Amino acid sequence: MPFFALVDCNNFYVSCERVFNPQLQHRPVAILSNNDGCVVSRSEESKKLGLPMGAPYFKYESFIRQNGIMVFSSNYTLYGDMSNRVMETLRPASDMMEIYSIDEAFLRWNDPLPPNLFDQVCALRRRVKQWTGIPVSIGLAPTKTLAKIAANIAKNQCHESVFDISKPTQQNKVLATFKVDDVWGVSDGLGKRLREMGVYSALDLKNSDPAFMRRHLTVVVERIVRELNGQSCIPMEGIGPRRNIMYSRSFGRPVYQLSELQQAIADYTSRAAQKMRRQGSLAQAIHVFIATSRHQDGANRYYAGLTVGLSSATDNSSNLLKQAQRMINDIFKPNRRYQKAGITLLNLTQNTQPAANLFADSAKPDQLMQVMDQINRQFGHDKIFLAAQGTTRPWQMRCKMRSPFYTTNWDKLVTVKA
DNA sequence: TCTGGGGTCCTAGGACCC
DNA sequence: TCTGGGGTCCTAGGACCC
Repeated sequence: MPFFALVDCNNFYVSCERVFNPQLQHRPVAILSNNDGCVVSRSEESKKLGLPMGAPYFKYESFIRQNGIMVFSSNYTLYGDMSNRVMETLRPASDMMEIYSIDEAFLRWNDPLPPNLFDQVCALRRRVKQWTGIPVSIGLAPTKTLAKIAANIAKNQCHESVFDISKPTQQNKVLATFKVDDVWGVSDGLGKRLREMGVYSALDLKNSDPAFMRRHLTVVVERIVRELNGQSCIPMEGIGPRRNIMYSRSFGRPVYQLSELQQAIADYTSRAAQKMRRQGSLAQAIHVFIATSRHQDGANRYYAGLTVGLSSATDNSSNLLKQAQRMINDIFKPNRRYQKAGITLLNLTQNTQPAANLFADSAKPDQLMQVMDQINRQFGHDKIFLAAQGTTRPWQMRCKMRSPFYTTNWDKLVTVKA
């Protein structure tokens, strides 16, 4: 029987900021989403003060000031880099690792399990803290769903921050007090339906009939029931290339003009294409959307999206960009207060053509893209870009309170005074 | 004035085929 | 009275995750 761990970074974005700014220790801290929209990460102190997850910043600005909460814009460059450090520290510890999100990873051990696994995992937790500065909680269990629950207990109720839920005697006691809505894969709608069926706790769900759940709900719920019973049904996912790549952003201020939307879409398309080339894929279809604010009243609200298949798969920014521009022209309606736009590159396939040598005599058609990517890798993000992306970008999102790029820019290295 | 962004998976329903 | 039926493939949309 395999065995799983879920490693979860505690208040990840806040923890990243604290590594480079020790003054933030033991003080209430909060991190805002893109565009300084809402709260997406809170320190324990902020949680105790009653700052909710997802709180819109403009509504809580005075609350945040009154309570002395230190607030930052998201710095995804920093968080991404710190995430890599944590993951590379975890990687050697097990037989297989799945990076589940920027701040979570599943580890899996095959039979025969290493002796003293619990102690090894405790040591791993200390190592991550020492090498990266990031505190983590770890849940241990025979299935991924149980490991998620165990990590939750580890974070909230257990001072060592490592919890093993595989002992049958205490397992039911724990599951009985664990709300069904907090089980991995159960959210709003499903939780409500389960409660209507008399299923309130994780233990109730564990004791329900999987076939019945499949008949009356879905195969997803059946799997959860089996997982709660210790039968592993959710496999480790490979780290294969993405099947879709999306880039979408809210604007820093409302946008009315087609020309500005075109510029934004050109920018987003070029960034998505760059990401796609990095994983060596080609797009077969492209989806574009523009939207007004979700919170705008009915008559003024507008959402339009369009998906178009490409005649041949491509990773060339200018080809994709031409197509995206045509699509924007088709869905644009004047006199609307646009707040957001986005693009998704769909049905990605692997590019089997070998990467062209930059110094080869014969020029390949996509050489331009490779040269651009190379220059940006070597000399810094955005050193070279397509004219259509614009130079002023007045629609660009806000991030007024962002911390420095401590780990990815030589100029922002922390200096230590003796 | 101001309420995030990026994914995957499942299902239902239509088109099409024999 | 009777007006097949089952299979596959594709797509859009919804649910759910962090």
